[in-house]
Amino acid sequence: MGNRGPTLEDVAREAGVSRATVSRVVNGVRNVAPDIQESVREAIARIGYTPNQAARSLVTRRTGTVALVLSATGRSFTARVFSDPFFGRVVDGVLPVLRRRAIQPVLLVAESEQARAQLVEYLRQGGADGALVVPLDENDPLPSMLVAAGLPTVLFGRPRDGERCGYVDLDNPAGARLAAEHLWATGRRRPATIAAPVTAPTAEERLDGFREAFAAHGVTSVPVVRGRFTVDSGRRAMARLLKDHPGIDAVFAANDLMAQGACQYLREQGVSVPGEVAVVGFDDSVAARKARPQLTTVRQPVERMAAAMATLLVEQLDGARSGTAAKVFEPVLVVREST
Amino acid sequence: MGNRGPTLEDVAREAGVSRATVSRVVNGVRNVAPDIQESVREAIARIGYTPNQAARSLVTRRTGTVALVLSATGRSFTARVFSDPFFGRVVDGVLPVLRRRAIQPVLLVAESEQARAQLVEYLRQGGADGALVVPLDENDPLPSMLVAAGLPTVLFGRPRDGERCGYVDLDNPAGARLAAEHLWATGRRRPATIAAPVTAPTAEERLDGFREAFAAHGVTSVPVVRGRFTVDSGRRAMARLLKDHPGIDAVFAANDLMAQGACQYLREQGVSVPGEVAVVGFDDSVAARKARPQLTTVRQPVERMAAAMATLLVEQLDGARSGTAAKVFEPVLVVREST
DNA sequence: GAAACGTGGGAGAGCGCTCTCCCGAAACCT
DNA sequence: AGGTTTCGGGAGAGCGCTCTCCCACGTTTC
Repeated sequence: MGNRGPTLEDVAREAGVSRATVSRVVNGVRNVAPDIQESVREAIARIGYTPNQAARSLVTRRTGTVALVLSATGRSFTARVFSDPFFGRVVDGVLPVLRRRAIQPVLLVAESEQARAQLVEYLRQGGADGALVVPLDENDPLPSMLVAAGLPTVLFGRPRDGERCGYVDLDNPAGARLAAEHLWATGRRRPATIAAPVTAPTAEERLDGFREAFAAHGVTSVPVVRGRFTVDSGRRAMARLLKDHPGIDAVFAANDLMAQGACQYLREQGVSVPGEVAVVGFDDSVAARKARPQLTTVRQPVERMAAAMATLLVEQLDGARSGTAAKVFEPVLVVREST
Repeated sequence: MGNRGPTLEDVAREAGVSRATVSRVVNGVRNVAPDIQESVREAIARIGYTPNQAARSLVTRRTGTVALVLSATGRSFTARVFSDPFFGRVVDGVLPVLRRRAIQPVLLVAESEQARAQLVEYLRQGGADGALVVPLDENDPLPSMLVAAGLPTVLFGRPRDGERCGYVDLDNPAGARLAAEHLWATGRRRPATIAAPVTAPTAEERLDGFREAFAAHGVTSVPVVRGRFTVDSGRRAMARLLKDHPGIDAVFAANDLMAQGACQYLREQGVSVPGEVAVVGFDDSVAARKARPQLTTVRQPVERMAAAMATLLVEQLDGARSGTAAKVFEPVLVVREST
């Protein structure tokens, strides 16, 4: 840059007041006589003054900025981010909250190990007052790194054990119950489950909620096979289920991709979906709508969750809330073709 | 924040040297004796020092940051951005260039009038050293605002008259020639054109290039109807063409959306595409692939253009280039079903 | 052997702003 | 009237860093 613009000092001289008074007018703090305010504003307009954010940050320790971090790895990360409307929904939820507070939202992408390191360094050095993080992989190291750096952080999704930060999350057991009741209501009596690795607490909640709901109807034995969140692992899990429990008439998967895999395998084996076996996914991701048959699935109210995430962070920055406040949302069942 | 971390001063005391020396080690400027460097680094690690970006910026007038601005208006702006792979490609092109220079890329979205104002204010105050702007609408006021604010700016696409800033662009006449030669080679002899409003210089170049190419083959009269870049305007233009010039066997549209509209109208009228009339679009947008028939179109090398955009800006920031340097890229013809 | 040079380090002046402290004047109490 | 609050403004000390001077100490040069 190097464009040495006018400073507070210049405005003060121009308006015939002190630097402090100009600062007060600019920031609207304390009372300043109306006529002096007037002349200060005129002086500002006349010489085209813009406050210097760096100088301001130096003393206030605030940037007026919040980072919205999209973190994941993989070659096609950006392609994924910019083709999945999910992120658009998150951004849509976050923006209005921040704009209203005159906080500048900045999007940061952490697409590689190096990028993550640069990003953490940037934020540690005061690049933003806080971070809203949307981790795309389980086990994303970024949240821990940010928390360790002492940055106020709010996650989309539950933090891993030991990460002391705020978050918004879905009421997973409730979502699973929704799925279970729907299957029960449509006459399914012999359900099975494709769960996730035990290390994924979120998915584990889904599993538990589902089993409890069916248990309440007297169905106590629900077979479980574990997958790994991918389409392929869903296919393999479905194969196991079909072999070990040929009588099942419904499958609840812990995410859409595995549900999609299950559908694929079932149809390949000549099992009709939803005729003989109904399938329910979780997340209402793009995959759910793109799959054939389109998946019945459990949807998160993404915009509202994102807005809450922003609100949580803002309140934390205001000191009105602890750094570990959380908010849990109720899911909605989206019934499509697979049930 | 308020986390009053260790400062240069603390490191200096800890290492038994002066503040200046620590600064030199941190920034790697001038020679410092190896053993002193060592002890300074140890001190830094021991007390967990992180430089304060605000203080640094205050004196250097640099932030080490470049903004990538996505600007447009309309209710579904973010939905559009986060479902069109085009932006992913832009980001993919930009990131490596900036990372290599240890410049932090920040994405900013200007989704409304208010957002644009906030954004310009943020950048004026020194939020970033420069801006890479991807305007989605013709007549986006943002570039002018940034240029007026004195911010080094590079555009994706040609600036409007009077905006003195750098840009990357496509060689539009060459793209139009590509389309023309393809049509000529496939036996089309009576082409027509769906152009854009005369106020869009880019589109005008496409029109001229196309007409010149056919003129070189002796086809001097090419009907022109103007549309407004939308699918609907493409339909209307096609209707006019069909009515006034029933003999045409090819249509070249200044963008994919209008080409798509043309295809729709033709098929509705029972005119086979590409059998009776071939259609060529421009941009290779998502629309081109989603349309039925899939559009033959002219593609921009987006990643390379984005990378060049970043390079141009970086060089400008280094003072190695003027603020109005530009780079023009060669297009590629993508042949699909509509020709 | 003195003058010139190069090298590595310290001192200290800001960068532009905020914010606490202080002070004078006006308004309010008994 | 004397004392006590407001109220509106100025003075000035930093915030943490960079960077230009300047100086001390070798090392070279003739």
